[in-house]
Amino acid sequence: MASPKLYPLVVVDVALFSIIDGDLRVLLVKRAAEPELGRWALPGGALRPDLDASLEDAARRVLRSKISVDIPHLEDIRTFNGAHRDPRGWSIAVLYCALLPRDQVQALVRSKVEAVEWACAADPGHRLAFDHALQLEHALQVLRNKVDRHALPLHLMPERFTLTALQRTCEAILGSKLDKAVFRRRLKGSADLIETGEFERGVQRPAMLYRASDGFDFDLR
Amino acid sequence: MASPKLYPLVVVDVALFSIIDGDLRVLLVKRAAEPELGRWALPGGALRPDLDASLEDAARRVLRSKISVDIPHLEDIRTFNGAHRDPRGWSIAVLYCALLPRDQVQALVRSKVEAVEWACAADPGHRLAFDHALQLEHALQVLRNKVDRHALPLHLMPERFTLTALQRTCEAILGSKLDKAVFRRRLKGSADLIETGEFERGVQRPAMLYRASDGFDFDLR
DNA sequence: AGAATAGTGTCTGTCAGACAGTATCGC
DNA sequence: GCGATACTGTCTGACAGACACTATTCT
Repeated sequence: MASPKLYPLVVVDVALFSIIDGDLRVLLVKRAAEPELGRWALPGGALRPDLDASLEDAARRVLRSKISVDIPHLEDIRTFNGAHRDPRGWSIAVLYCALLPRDQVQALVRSKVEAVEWACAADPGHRLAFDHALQLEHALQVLRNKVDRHALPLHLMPERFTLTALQRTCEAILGSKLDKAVFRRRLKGSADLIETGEFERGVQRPAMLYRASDGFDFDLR
Repeated sequence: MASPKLYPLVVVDVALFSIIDGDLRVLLVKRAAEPELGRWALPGGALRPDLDASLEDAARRVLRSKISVDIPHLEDIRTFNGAHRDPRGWSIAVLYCALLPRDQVQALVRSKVEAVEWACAADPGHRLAFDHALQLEHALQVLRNKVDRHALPLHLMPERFTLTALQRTCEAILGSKLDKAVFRRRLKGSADLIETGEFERGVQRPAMLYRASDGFDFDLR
């Protein structure tokens, strides 16, 4: 199909994160074609200049082919490139990080052919194809850095959520416990969080439900 | 030369920073070819898969063609891409940030043909080609964020330097004054700085000369 | 009443910002 | 000695970490 002597192969790979059972998970697909057939990998695909207006569009298209929901957050992480990272020749992989709300994980896998798995992000438990283990590591580090610096991963939350649920999500990303009082103190000043008037239902003591503010987009300052 | 319907044009652009007259400057070249002939731009060039083992190598090659010194720091910033950012068609520009020691600015411009200029980084004073104004803005922001988070821009300094000189460099990057006592207090703990036994010469009161530690590389933590 | 979880008050150490003070050099 | 610059001491306010405390709802 290509002659990667003059032109590099350009692909987008996506690390799609969500929260399942209180863990940060990442979507993996089992490769159905050579090279690296049968190995687990981040979902990815070649850029189609005739179809995609941008690399971000390409990433969206790749995700749509695996998954049947809209992704609220998609962010450029960095490129992995060189003559040898893909056996097909000179290649550039642009890595994107995407977040899927925890309440939209079920019933979204479109493909009946490909095997798909929500693996633990910190330790996927498979040897990944190409340099995808490295890519995953970088995506996770960017995510952790942002949360460390007090960006709120609201794109992982459902429409309405409690502060405790948000704290659990941050803990799942960071891989460590946070102090409740400290966490809530910081949130006091945040313009990203809006109190809905509503409360939880059917729990010991119902907590206030919050939502993301309208312009929210998970950037830093 | 190319048929950018099937394959995107892949270029590297480099924001090369240095310090001149106490200001943060960036190297611009006047384009000698279409498109955007005659307009000022960041130095850049197309990837040559036959010559370059990686995009970083390509960036080094591009810089070597304009400048006759080795660059101590080169870092991937992000990609700019899409069907319309370059009139030649679908393109991917990978932006690199490079730092040149302030004492190596003179006598390094290789090209006799192209016009070259060290423009003020915060306000280059020209309308730049393509999306280079945006690219420069991003490179500068990454640089500022790093210094804000206490990374030391030692690659901009000569072999030996005083703490005051280092403070001036940080101030030039940030575009604002720093408090001397605060700045030095932070440096106390740093493993990146090594006291040489030596002192300045021929100034009112000679200050201690420092150098970068051996493994230093301008990363964060 | 008691369990469980929501939410708050407070003490302490660390660090940034501000600013004044002391030390040491060239002249 | 004097001017200039290197370098340090100290006060204050903001905030993180730790932990105990109060509040409210379900069973």
